[in-house]
Amino acid sequence: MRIYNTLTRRKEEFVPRDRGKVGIYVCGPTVYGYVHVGNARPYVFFAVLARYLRSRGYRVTLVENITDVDDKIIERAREEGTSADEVARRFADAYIEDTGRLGLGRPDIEPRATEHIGEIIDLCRRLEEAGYAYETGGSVYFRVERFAGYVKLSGQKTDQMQHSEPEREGETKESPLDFAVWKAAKPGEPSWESPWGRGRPGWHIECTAMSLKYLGESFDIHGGGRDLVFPHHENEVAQAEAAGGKQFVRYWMHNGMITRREEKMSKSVGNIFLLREFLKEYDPRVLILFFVGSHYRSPLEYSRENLDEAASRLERFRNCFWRLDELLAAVEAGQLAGDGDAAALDQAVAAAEEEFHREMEDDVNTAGALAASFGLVRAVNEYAEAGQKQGAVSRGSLQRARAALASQLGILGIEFTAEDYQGGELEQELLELVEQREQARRAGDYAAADAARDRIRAAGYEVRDTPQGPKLVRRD
RNA sequence: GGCGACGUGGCCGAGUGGUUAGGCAGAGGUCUGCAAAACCUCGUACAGCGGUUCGAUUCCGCUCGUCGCCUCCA
Repeated sequence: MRIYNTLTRRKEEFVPRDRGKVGIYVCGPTVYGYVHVGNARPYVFFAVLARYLRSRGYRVTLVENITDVDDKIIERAREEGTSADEVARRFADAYIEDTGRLGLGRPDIEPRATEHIGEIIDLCRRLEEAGYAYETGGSVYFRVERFAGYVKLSGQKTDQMQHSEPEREGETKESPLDFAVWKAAKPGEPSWESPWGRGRPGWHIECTAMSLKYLGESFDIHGGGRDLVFPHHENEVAQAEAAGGKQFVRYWMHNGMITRREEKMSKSVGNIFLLREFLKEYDPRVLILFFVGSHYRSPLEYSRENLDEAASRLERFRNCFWRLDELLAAVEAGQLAGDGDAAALDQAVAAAEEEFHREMEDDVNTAGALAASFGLVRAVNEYAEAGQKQGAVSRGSLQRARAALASQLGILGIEFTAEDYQGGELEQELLELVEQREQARRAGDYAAADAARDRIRAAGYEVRDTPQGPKLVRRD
């Protein structure tokens, strides 16, 4: 598998540190507000990456942090007149609830900064002892000049920088580039005892401490949004490598930004769309399909048109599964021979599988992989058309095609169940309406037939006439 | 000012030195009482200008445009 590594700015063959195992750390949210659609992109992408790697036999450990102590949280608590702790807990719960509805499961480990204060202090102390950090006014700063590898990830030029983290009151930084790894507590702020007095973690230290704790040195993949490259990830590299001496991360992966009218979606711009609002209107799978429809490193425009297109794609997949299941049911019921030609469809399945994996192997090209899945959909439909005409299909072929399609979409995080088109037990009343419509049709009373269909539609179902008779499909 | 990315047919969006992306929308056709779903057919697109090459959308340079980072930010 080839992966684009931000560190080297090119695609590289992926070789995990430990054979057969992959450790992935993704920067999760700082919980001072509800997650928006932009935040959801890395969440979805790295879940997909983990799924793909697992499907290839790797044992994957996916770690996604929750930063629950931070300036913004404190600020929000002050605005609300509540405690930082309460704010963090509320939005951490909301984050888990909202992302949970995407149906991708949870990361293996979701560590919280406040539960790793000991590790963070320890890391700060090691940096200080090694001369890479110094104390001033109860805070501890990273001495950027001392670390030769600074800027190797982002490629920034430190002498051309426009800004730097401002000094805090009562503190004196040696250089404007230096950044806080530990912040002295101000009155009313959450704080913990430390060698430098009461304080709290600095900007980026929690990710370094927690990733090293759960994945060890030189772990495989560290991910997050493109906007985190500098300073967040650059500083993580500095902290980890200054403290440990070894390479921090082997492959850095950064997803592109979700945009709104060509502009990055972010809280500061004020153009965010909350995930929970999205989910009120759309099926969660629409968001996933929207994301995987483009390459993860590309910017992606959040618009009604693009979401509706994703919804149409979802519908095409859904119809394909519906058709597959109808055909298999027809075979079971003896309405269709099950021993028809297998070669045509089997060949298409093999081709689609090959293409799907080839695309995923190429820097997780989900858009290309999706094209392979659509190719399989077409092959199934063509095969079904022919099979209906000839009155025979291959039961085994259909099952293999279904399994392949389900597997591919499953890797992309999209699953279908019978609920999607049946909605459980059909009500007697509906079945009677279908029967009424059939009788009306046979009698040539099409006005009555159409009226029955309208009533069925009003009940949330659509009638589709097939060679095996009328079938009901759920509509949302 | 510095660093970086991108500009593909009506729209979204992959990709490649010469051979089909895919989807959505649209037109026609098949099937159907009509629908729905599906199938078939239909679009010589690669910002502009130079260069390298037998040949460039794909490589190089310049121009224009858009975006991201350099400040919290997925």
